[in-house]
Amino acid sequence: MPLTSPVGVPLLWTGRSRRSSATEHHAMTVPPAPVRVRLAPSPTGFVHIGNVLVALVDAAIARQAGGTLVIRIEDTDQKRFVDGAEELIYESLHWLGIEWQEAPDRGGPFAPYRQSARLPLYQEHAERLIAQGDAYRCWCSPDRLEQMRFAQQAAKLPPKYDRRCLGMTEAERKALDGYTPDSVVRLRMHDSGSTTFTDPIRGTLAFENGLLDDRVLLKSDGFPTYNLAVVVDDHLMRITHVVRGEEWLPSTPAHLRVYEALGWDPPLIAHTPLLLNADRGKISKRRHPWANMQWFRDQGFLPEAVLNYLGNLIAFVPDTENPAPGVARELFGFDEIAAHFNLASIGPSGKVVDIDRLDWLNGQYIRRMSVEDLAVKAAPFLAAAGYDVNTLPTYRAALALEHERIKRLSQAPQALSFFFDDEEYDPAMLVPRGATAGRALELLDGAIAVCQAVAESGDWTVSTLDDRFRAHAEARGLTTGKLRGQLFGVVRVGSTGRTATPPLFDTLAVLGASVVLRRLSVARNHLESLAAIDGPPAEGQ
RNA sequence: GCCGCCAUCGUCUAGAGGCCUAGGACGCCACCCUUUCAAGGUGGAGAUCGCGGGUUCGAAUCCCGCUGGCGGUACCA
Repeated sequence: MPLTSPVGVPLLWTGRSRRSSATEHHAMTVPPAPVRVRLAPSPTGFVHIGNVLVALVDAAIARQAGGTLVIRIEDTDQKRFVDGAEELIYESLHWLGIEWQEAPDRGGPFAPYRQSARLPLYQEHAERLIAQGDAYRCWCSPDRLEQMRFAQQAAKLPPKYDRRCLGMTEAERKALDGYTPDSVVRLRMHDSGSTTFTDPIRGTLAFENGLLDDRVLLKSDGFPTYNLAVVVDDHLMRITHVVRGEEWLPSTPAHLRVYEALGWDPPLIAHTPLLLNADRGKISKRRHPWANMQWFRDQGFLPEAVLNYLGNLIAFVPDTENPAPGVARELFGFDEIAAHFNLASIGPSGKVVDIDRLDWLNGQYIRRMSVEDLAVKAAPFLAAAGYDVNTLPTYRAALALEHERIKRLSQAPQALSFFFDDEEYDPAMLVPRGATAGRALELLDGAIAVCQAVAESGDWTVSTLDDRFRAHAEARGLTTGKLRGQLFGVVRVGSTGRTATPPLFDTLAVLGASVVLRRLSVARNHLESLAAIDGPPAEGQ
């Protein structure tokens, strides 16, 4: 029999938890409710990569339990609202391949799914809490609150509202200083005892009630704070599993207080680990562009790689090919994540984002792609860099040569640029290490002769170029790898402008005879100039 | 300051009292392949399991304390 919570919610943490305190059994009192999870993003401008991790956990829970994923837009802060942010959220999830069932853009049985469209609901519940004595109005000015906190910190006291307004009418409060006519509604926390709850990722957590702040539930503009809206909506939308970042942990006792005051059973609440910078701080948009999920797209990371990377943080997939203990499968997709995912198995510690590892994963996925697919995906990156792939008939052939040499799509322009244009380069690169310009010129002249012969033969192919060049090298006594390397090096730089390229004959074949001969001729001019400076070629090279 | 969370190679991770001389992956180094760069293959360095006490025949694993890191501390989410 699976473990269930008091409300009959399947817990998705079978057997033991890594936290011993989380192993307590709950009696099954009610039939299991259908699993419903929600994504609660704020439309504040960009999609944070940490929210993507939460989204993946949500999606995995929904998939594993055959449940429903709901998107609810948390737009209760008018000041931070950014137009178009909601569309960006949908678009980002779509890019990642995460699917949802209920949302503002498609409706559902618990609509509306935008909190700004649910204001009366929150006001209603706030009134009820006030009537019950579980909440109260507060007319303290921001100034007064700030001074209060300052004094509390100086006195080494816990920072919390001092309840000056508790039990007062507006008229009574108005007579005192620090008054403002714009009132808020505060939640009344318990004076003593403690609040404990079990987070499936972290085990049982405890907070002392006397230290908890009377948080604002309803702002003076009539909008709810997250602390009210999240509870009302999660309950009304029948959410069974709440997953959110660890930064919410200190808010959870307040939420539980609202559930209690309203007489509702709380859902299972899990706090995922934070994504960290290399310096182990919380990831910041300012210093680390990858805080914004859009960065990954702009850099040419594939959605499969991003999903796989995050999946590595929340699921361990055993390697079926090598079933030895501790050996993991590193490459997997959403299906494997959903199959092996377990809330209790997510490590609770913060995760440093390792872009090197993502690069490796992305390279793996790029190499597994067809050239055709890669051609389509790389084209926008080339276009952004000013290269029109339609002007290069050999685009696909060139890309095939760079296929296993790029880790991000954004590297395609740099990798392919010399196929598009004759590029400037330092002529000194034409001279092999340990040789003179005169010697390089000699090697290049031989190479040009070979190329011309091949071009005239009408068979400008990899195998012919290979045969002729090897025969030529043999004839010139270039029998060692190093000596052949000098010859090939001159041709490589002369025809591409770089020292590192795909295999030389493949590259020459794709470039075509006329381009190669033109560039080698330019290279010849460079070497003549250099040789003139150096003086006559040295003997016996 | 107050509250809370966290702690196994640089990073991600396996580990659930003996299978651990701590396994895998990225990164790093070397070699092989090789005309360069990659890719691929093989091997290597890298963790006294944060520290200190306990419990136990036996502790990375259980308990206590400490330290460090991080998060929260808003009429933001």
